[in-house]
Amino acid sequence: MIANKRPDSRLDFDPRAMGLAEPSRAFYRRPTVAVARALVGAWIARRVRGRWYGGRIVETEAYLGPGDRAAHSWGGRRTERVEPMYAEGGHLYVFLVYGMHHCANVVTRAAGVPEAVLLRAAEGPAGAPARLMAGPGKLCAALGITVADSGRDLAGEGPIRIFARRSRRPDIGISARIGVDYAGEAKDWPLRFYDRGSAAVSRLVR
DNA sequence: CACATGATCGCCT
DNA sequence: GGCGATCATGTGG
Repeated sequence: MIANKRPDSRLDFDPRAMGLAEPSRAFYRRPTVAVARALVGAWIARRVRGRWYGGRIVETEAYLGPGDRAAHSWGGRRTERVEPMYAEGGHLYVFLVYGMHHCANVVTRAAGVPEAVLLRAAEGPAGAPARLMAGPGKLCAALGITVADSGRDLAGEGPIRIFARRSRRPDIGISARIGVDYAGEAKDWPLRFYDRGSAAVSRLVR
C-alpha cells in the first residue's frame, strides 16, 4: 500500500481569496471533450491540515471509453483498477504507469460511461518552479496524489477538489495525445488540449 | 536540440 | 511474460 504523500509546500494558495468557485456535478457530466477544454484554466487542489495546495491546469487529454483504444476502458474493460472510470462524472481515477509515476484523471459523463480527462500539466502559484507540474507524473508527485486517491469524489467535500476558471479563456491549442502510439487510429485523434500561453505545458507538439 | 536509455512494477493476456 | 496515458539523465550534433 502506498502511503499518502504530502504536497509540495510551494503550491500553497487560497482559492477563496482568489474568488474561485467549485463547479456543480453537471459540469462533469457533460461530453468529455467539453470537460477537457473547460478544465484548461481550472485549478486542481488538495487540502491538507486546513491548507490548500494546487495549480492551474494547463494541459488535458480526453479518453473516450470503449471505442477509444488508448483508454483503459477500451473494449469495455472493467477491472478493479479501472472501476472508478465507471463512476459518475466528478470522480477521480488515478493509476500507476511505468511502475513509478501516477496519473490523475477526472471522470466525466454519467455513471456507467467510462470516459475521463487526464490532467497532464499545471502551473503553480507565484513562487513555485515553473515546470514543477509539467507532466502528468510530475503533477501527481507535486500534489502528493497517488492510487490511494483513486475513486475519490471531486465534487463532494473531500480533500481533492477542482475550482473552475473565472472568466478569461485561455488560448487553447489542440493536438494528438501524447504517448499512445500503440492505440491504432485513435493515436491521431485531436484530444489533447493545452494553454498556448503557458510555460508549464509538458511538451510542445503542434 | 533531438533522440536513446534505464528505472520499476502492477496489470492484463 | 510483455508492456505501458512517464521522467531524468546521458550522448551526440
